[in-house]
Amino acid sequence: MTTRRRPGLGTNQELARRHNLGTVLRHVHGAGQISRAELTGLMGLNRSTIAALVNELEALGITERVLPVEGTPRQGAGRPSAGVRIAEQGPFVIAVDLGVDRAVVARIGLGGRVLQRAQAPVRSDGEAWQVGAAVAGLIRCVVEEVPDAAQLVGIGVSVPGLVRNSDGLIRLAPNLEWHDVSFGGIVLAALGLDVPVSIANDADLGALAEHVRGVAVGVDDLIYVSGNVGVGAGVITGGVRLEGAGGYAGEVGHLRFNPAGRECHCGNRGCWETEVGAHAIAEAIHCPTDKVAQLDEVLDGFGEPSPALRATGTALGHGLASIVNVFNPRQVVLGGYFRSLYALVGPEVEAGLANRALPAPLESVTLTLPGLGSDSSLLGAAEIALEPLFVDPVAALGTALVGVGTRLAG
Amino acid sequence: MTTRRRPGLGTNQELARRHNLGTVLRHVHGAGQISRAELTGLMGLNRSTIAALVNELEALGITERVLPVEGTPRQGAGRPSAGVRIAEQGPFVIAVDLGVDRAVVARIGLGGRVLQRAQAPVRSDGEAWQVGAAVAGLIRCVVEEVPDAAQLVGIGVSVPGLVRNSDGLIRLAPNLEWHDVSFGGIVLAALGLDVPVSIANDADLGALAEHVRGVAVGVDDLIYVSGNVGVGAGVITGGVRLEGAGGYAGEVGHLRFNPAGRECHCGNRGCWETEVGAHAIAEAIHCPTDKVAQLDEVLDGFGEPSPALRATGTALGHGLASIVNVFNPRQVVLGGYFRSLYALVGPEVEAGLANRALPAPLESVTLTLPGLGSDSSLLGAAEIALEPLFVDPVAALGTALVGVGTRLAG
DNA sequence: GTCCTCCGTCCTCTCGCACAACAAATTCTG
DNA sequence: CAGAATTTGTTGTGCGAGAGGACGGAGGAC
Repeated sequence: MTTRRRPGLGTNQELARRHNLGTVLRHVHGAGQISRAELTGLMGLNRSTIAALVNELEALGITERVLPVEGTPRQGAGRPSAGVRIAEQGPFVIAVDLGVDRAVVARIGLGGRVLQRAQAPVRSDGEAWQVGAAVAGLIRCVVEEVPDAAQLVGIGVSVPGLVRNSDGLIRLAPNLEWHDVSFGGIVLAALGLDVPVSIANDADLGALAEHVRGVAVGVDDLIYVSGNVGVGAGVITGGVRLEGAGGYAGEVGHLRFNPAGRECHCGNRGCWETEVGAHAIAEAIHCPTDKVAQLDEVLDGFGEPSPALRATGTALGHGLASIVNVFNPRQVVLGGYFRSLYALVGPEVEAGLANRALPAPLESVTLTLPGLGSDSSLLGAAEIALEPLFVDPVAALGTALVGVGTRLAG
Repeated sequence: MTTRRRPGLGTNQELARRHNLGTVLRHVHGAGQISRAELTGLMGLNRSTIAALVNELEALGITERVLPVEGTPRQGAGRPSAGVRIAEQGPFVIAVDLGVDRAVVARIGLGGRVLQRAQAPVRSDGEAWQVGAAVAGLIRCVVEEVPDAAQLVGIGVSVPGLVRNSDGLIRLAPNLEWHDVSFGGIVLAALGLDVPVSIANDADLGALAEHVRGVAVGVDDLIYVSGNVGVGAGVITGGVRLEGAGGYAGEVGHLRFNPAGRECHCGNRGCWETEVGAHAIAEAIHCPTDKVAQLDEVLDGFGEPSPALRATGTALGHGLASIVNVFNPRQVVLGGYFRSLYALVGPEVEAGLANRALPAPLESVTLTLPGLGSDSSLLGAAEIALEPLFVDPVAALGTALVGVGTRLAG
């Protein structure tokens, strides 16, 4: 992903340098390992400039040099290029994925490698501070083996709900029954730390992760539609996250679908969510209410799809058609329990989409499953926490925390 | 508006310079006239740097110096700052607004001033080459008084239809009954010229114009919903046009609205357009079919709204709710005949929106009328034609044409 | 009328990137 | 197998762009 600068500003020399340094790091982060020669080609800068930038990253302890021999097998003539990769004790973030029934916490290094992970069930009627304490405990678990030199850049949190982008306040998380919760503050207080916390919607983060390291690498216009009790979407357009004025963009679950339909918890009637939401599907397949949170597993254990389930697939396709018409994505990624649903009634979904979408946007769109499985949102949470590093590596390391392992152990 | 660079690239010194020069010009263009001191503050660059940039623009003949006396009345102490404004014989573009029943062509200077304009009726069953010839004739009209030194930067065209952004091909214009028309080539051939032609959807351009010089100046997340026989929307998010993979984003007219509703020309049933499109409204107010293209005027002559019209207003509000949920804009601008409709049944529209939108996105959104009246799309066409000038003024002037007046007169 | 504030201009300095030359490492070719 | 060809890393130099300070000018505040 790319970030956008505030428009109208001039480009300073210092700014250009920061941008170049961050962009080099972004490439290393995205590719895992990359040669200087490739960086030269990708960024359009001179060899010597790339060398200077890489050297600076090395001096900062972020990356390390790889001998040419270790790299990929040679192609073509010429001296092999030295590789750049994330340092062994490089910076890391903590990613938190708050699900409807469990919380997953992982320590994720720059470069996207999951270094440690832990998870625990979360009661859906839990108070925010209880969940925060549980998450803090999981965080303590995953920082046990942190090397002394490694720095914590920040914490990223994925939440199934509406998150205000200006301050990360969770305005509404229906499944957790939260209203206006400042979850970042709660977790930091429980940890006794002060690091940057970034919070965003789970579908938005799913889209981000699939764009950076999933099935949509190189695709600049994609939508991640997530079935997660509620239905939401994360949108990336032109390679940038679509946030909207407050950060609430992508609430496709409450698109009007059938005004004669069922009542929705939002107060309206016939929202798309009332047809393809978890409760609707559970009803269609006679799944007990207490297993709605594990709907994906229930669906995975399904054999031949029932007519009701086929109808749900068609409804999913019809709703996707509206989304495709409105956003004109190149790729639609079906996350959450839509993965399992698509495996069962894929043809119905495709047909529903093809029947209702306009020809022009339809011809360039493809429907796919996530490349990161159920970790999309978790990895997306890591991405937003890492983001400051790509905007200004030096500044981000300045606010980063060293020795987190010992600090949290005490 | 701002443009986005291809991500992943490095920032060159030359690139930074071009960007700064273009940004200065963008500010002058946006403000009409601006002082060097203001530029210094806005762009965050040094006085001497701004001076160098302004001098370069003057040397290029794009801007001219304004004595401090002529400027705005002084505020505060200190030496007054010299102003910068677009030169009298500065660059200009030709903007074309293809409507459903008429074509408007204007010569528009950098800075957004309409210098000359002309219009002619267009038969809705006209072949593309006929319309192209008519437009070429109008263009000849508006370049009659062009000063010799002034340069034509390009031609911008607003089309009520789906336009492919990669090459400007008009994929589909329902009201003109066009399929896959290369209108840019047709007009250039009729003129015997070779200048850059930019083509885009009318609602997209309406949004752009309202963002740059209309009611949404300073608003970075807005939607321009245009009623223009068909219903479409232009979206600006984060200050950037939302285009989608092919450029077709914003087709809100075919959002599913009422699956039990009327058949739509797109082949589906109950699209939003079948409830708030021109034909639906015409039917509701018993307006004859041949006056549908002038629906805005018909509505303007209306007194007390009928119940059917009130219901249409509610349907408009309900559809806007879906749009607000999905895009989370700060402002929704109602263009085309929705202007007239809103004047009649504004309360119904507002109520429909408030009843169906989610609280979070609803609280920050406002419904407004266009600040540019019916010229939104025309001025937006001028903006996309001017865009290259803000990306790289020197290069854009390099491809610009001098002496267009005499060349087209002969 | 004097002081203060702010602005434009000029000059110098610094910094970042490009470029060229050379050395090194590898493949290709005869 | 040896030399040519190719590509890359390294180093030093040059250029260009923005920053910063000194100076003078233009107006407001007292």
